[in-house]
Amino acid sequence: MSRRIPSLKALSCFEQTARFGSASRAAEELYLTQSAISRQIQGLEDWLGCKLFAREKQRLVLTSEGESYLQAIRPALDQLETATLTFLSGGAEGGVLTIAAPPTFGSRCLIPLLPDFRSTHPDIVINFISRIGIPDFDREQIDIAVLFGDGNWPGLDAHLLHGEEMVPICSPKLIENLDYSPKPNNLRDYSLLHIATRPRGWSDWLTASGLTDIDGENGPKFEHFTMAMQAAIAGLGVALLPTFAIEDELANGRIVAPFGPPRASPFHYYATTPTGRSRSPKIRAFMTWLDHRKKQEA
Amino acid sequence: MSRRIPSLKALSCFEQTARFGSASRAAEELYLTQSAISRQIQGLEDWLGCKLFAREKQRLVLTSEGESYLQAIRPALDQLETATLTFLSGGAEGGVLTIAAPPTFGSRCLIPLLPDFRSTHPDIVINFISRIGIPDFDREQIDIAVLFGDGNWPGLDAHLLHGEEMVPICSPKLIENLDYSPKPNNLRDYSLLHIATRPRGWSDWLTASGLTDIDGENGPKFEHFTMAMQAAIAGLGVALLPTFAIEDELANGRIVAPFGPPRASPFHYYATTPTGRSRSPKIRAFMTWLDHRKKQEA
DNA sequence: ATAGTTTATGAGTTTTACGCATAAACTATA
DNA sequence: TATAGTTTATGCGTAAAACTCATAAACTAT
Repeated sequence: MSRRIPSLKALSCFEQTARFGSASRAAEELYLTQSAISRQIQGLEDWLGCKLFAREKQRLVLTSEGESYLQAIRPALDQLETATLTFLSGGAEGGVLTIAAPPTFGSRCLIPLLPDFRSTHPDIVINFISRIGIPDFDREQIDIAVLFGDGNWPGLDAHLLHGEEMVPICSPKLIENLDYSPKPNNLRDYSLLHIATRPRGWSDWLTASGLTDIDGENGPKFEHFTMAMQAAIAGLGVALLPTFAIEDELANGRIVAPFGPPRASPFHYYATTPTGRSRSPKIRAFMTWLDHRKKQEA
Repeated sequence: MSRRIPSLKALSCFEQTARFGSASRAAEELYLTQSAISRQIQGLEDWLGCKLFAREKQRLVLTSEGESYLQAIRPALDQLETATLTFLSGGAEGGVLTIAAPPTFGSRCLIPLLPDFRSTHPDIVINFISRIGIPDFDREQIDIAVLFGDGNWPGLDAHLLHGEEMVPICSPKLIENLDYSPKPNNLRDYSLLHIATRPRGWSDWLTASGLTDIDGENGPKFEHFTMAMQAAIAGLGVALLPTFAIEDELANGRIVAPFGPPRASPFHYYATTPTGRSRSPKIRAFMTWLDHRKKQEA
């Protein structure tokens, strides 16, 4: 009885296309042509009998089905890769560094840095997985977890990775007929889109803007940044998102940020590891490399 | 950054070859030729840079490395298949039946029956995973678990699946120079090989044989039936194994059962499901099909 | 209006997967 | 011991999947 699984070629193309919303960008990432990616996506859609992407103005927008399939297969792909990399490194696990990070932050801010780390430390194999919040480092065999907060987690060593600026965004369609320039106070007229992992996102932002009479608690809720952004693009309302999550969409005009400039969050993203494991050579290598990068940026 | 994972074609060939210890049998299973299997195994070994199988007298014997890699990738393959099958059935999960069973029993007694169930219920997609003992039905999303016992588990509905007969087996080499026919009492002269999941296996059998002065508690311990059998083949001692686990090896003479005929166990294998879920159409379909088969066998 | 970018697709090429045939080795049987 | 059957590995060729080049149509930015 053979297993009913699409080819890994197709799944890789699917994953990268979903990441970039673009077959051309996925092609660059995978060292293939756009044509190959396009065909693999189509082949996968045929095999599954479902549209994984909506074709919107030269973009490939993940459908809800596509999103759900991606979320379902990604942990399995992570595990397959981990198993294989561990095996390749002689099972010593010494050469494999497993990093867990929130998906959107990971894909937009951290993964692009990994090739540099890899070139500095070619002997260390990176395995990257998506996780939100503090993982079970031991059970999941995670070396480093990216956490969002103030940098103080009992038992964890934290190294500053990245800041965060939040900005309200919406579809251009929502403001195109206004005869005034939108201000934070106008947010009372819109449905505010919430992120499940940031329950206080809107209320904190409104409080900091002195708008305590606008309801920052209720409204449609979405699980990830990208979901809230898609809802905003669809005109469902205004989402409060970190700038790193929306650069491309802002740049191409699918969303606008008319209610004011980004506001820095008091919290940051940190690379963390259990205190007892900071001496591990591979973990130390990563943290040292990271601190060195932060120093150079300053 | 593309993932470093071998092709699923290769992994499937690896998995089935490990299951049967034979490229020819794997080929039958996967509707391919032996040649294709052989090449895929070699390709995978080249890719990984390690021998997954020892070539022993027209057999492909899993190496310890091969075993460890297989154990590492199997859950990921299971999950990939589950994710895909769930997706194919419209995410309703209504069409996917997840069955958990002990590995040796599953592969030798249950999986061969699944094509018949599938032909009877083509709308129900089977997902099969290896588990020993009572699983967490809810957390692991398991519909049916195969358990070994007396059929009485609180909160579970049990349907009789299969009996079990145990028989002491060893390598032909261990008895080839004897000038008498071995009897149960001669077991005192051999090292008894134990199964971790059957701690009372030997002592119960010896007691039932009236051999209470033979030590049935101590000896080398192995985790699975197949491991104990391999140790027996290697001449390490005598293992007490269920007949269904050793049919092929008995038939081809790699092991012999000289100490007496198989003795039926007071326990059986049952397909179980939480009582509250027995009404589920797919679970009921499976149990009905199973009961119907048992009736026909009687 | 123009240049650049993106997706889908026809047609052709390359790579991977696979099958047929066979030699060597092993196993079972008479 | 001879013979028939089975198994693995492998040469060689074929089929299928993956991929590329080129291009049309659509979109975006200037």
